[in-house]
Amino acid sequence: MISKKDKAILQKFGAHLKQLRENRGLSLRELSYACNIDNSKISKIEQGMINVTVLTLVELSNGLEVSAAELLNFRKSL
Amino acid sequence: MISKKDKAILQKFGAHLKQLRENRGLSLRELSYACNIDNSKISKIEQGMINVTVLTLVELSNGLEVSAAELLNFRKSL
DNA sequence: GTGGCAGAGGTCTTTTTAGACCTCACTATT
DNA sequence: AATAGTGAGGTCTAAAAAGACCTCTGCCAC
Repeated sequence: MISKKDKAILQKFGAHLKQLRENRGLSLRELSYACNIDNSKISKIEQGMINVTVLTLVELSNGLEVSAAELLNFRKSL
Repeated sequence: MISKKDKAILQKFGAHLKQLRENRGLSLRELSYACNIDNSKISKIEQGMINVTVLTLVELSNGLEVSAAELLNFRKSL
């Protein structure tokens, strides 16, 4: 029951996450190892297929060595 | 299967959310109305009983009129 | 052409959130 | 004392996340 608008938010978030990861030169598997999240799941998150929870967000931020707030620092609307 | 450490993170997040809400002089029910989230759920979130998702986070930030990043701007560890 | 690594994506089970509604105890006001 | 508002917390169903594992294709080096 994810609306089109929500889908857009998740996709923007995913794109932002991907950019942060690539900025650090990490592959999906490397980040997966760094934060104990399955690489297939990270892949889905980056594509906006998953509505991640706060704890996952915190784990990702640890793996990426950024603040959790930074992970949410993306434009939700245009 | 939420670990003790995770529980602590959720509780810190909840306390932060509560502070943001009270700073704005909003009751649970007022915030509930502002962001279309049931007040009983917000209560549970503030107590760290729920591992909120990104979309809920965004809705809360809209209701509180703060950035989503600001919601995550709390100390995860001491 | 075999092997290794990449991202994407499928499958499956268990656990949890989402969401709506309702109750209770407490407090303040009338 | 009755009423209205508060936070806390219970119940229930349906949808989704978590988590683990596996496959496929493409790329690049050996």
